[in-house]
Amino acid sequence: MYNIKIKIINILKTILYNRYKKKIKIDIIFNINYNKFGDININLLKLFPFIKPNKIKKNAFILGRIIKKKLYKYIEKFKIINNFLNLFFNNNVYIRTINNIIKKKYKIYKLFNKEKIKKDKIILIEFSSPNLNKPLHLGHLRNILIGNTITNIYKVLGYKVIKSQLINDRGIHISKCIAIYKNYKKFIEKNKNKIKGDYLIGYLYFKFEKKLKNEIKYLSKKYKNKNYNFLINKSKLLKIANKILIKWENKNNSIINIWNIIKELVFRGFEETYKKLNITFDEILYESNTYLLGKTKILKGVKKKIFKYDNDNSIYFIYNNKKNILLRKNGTSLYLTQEIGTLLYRLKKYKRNLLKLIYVVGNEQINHFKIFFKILKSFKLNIYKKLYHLSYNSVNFLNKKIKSRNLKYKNKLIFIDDLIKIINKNVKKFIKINPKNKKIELISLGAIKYQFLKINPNKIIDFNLNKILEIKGNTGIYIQYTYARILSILKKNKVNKRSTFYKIKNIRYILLDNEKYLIKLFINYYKILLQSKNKMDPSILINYFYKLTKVINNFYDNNKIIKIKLKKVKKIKLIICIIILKFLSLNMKILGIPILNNI
RNA sequence: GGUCACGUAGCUCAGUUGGAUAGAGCAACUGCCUUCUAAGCAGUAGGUCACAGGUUCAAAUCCUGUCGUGAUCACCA
Repeated sequence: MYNIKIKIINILKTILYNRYKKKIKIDIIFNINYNKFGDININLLKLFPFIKPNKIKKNAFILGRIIKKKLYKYIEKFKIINNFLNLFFNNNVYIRTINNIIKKKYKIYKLFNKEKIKKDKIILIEFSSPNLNKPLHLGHLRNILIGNTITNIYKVLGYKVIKSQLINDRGIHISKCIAIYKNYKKFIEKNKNKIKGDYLIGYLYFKFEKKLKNEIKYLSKKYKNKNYNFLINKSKLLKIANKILIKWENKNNSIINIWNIIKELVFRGFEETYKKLNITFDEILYESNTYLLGKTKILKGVKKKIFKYDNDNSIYFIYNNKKNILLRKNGTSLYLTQEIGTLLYRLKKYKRNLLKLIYVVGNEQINHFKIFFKILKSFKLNIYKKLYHLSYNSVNFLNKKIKSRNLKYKNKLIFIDDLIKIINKNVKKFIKINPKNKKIELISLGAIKYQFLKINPNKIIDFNLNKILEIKGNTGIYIQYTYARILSILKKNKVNKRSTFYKIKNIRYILLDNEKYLIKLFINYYKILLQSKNKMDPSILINYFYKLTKVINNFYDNNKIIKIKLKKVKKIKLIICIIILKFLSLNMKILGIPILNNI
């Protein structure tokens, strides 16, 4: 079908040149909407900017006749509506498209012209990036789903992608947990097998913050001062945590031992959560392994006069006339140190093969990445041109942004594990199948993923449990249900798989409107994938997918295939069903929505 | 205050990169299961695209300003 578009463009070019002696950039639309405007729309005002408006229609009519005559195999008729020349495809065009898919043995991805990619080039995509001090929450969930979907889109388009998880396993937040560990040692050992490790450590962090809050209150009364920065400087608890951080950086044995215990507990917890979500990674990096690279680079930067020492011995970088601290006055590292170090590590590992490095990180870090890229530019590290910050907006819970530091254990729903549990429980109430059936988990997972992915990453998600539990309309279960319905057509009609591999020949069957529409949507799918990839926005894909699924259901309800007696007609419709299933399964794989053979 | 997002139907969101009559889902109402899965389909109703200017043959879309919401501006990550 796209070939026809190209043919039309060529015809238009020659006509414009021969008749009017003009060279104009030609822009025609492949109409994928279901309306009276046909299949190809040519904007006459853009095509004929040199012709007076009252004479455009006359010229367009001549044009239409030429195109129809030249492409009589493909074009059935043309109509001039408003300022558009609309062309309508012949029935044969659709049959040919179906035949083409049969020829490719229904391998949908073979329909696409894969982008030209050098074999050794890879795309590195970093997502999830959890901290050790908290279980994964709804913010992570959005991050993970966006990262995973973008990865899958790249893969379908033929790219080599490496999914990378960076774990922030060092820093003041861990030191806080270590600081309080001894007090809760018994509690932890007692509950090790009952409670997930990440929850246990999260609890430690929560306790520390609570103590700190009380201390600040006390200090505030003592010094009769409410300035937060002043009070924090006086805090004994924080002093302890800071000392631990220094000891950690100096590889103090007892501290490292506790750190190892904490790490192991949390990692096991994370693994469990990822398993529930059916998410895997190709590479796991630890900040503790890479931060030193950053530290030495920063010291080099001082020599090169990119960074400067402050009066108190801290090191800073100036961006937009503001100081950004890279190393604390006590010499310990910060977020940016780690970022630089991790990049250096990756450059060493992948050398020149990196085509792109995408950081999936929330939009509150926009400034952080701007500074980061600027620093790289100062070092004349051209890699910064290949780095992208895929930012997304927050997930709000009860109208408040979910911030790590504000997490409260009362709001159980904020963590991914709890969400999954609650959804599973509630889905059982809504759905008319045996509560012990394992399908419930797959339906819940699909529902959660769908609701998060369908919203444009730039928009805030107002988390609403009822919306995820929705079983009507634009939901994950609608997709799963549609798949099961179409599959059941094949079962009930006892499809002979071999027969569907033969081309459709000598048939007078005129495809129905919804069948034509479906095929057009299939053909346009590649364009949507590209768009979704380029904008790094899964919602583009999912919304298109929903549109497609609606047409499929329309097709289902208006074609009672089992009643059709003409074998040849039946065959075409069954072939369309197979194509539908291929498209649905490909798309569901990209989005990570589980496929169910029946619901 | 500076910077960056967002503002479209009662609610939640799309809108093919500036084109034709602004589309879906939920909620409301009306039909359709003795025919491949009714978790569905077909239909009705619901809009001053925050507001005001500007560019253009053409603006929800681009530019400027105003208002509203949120994020960020840390020796936190």
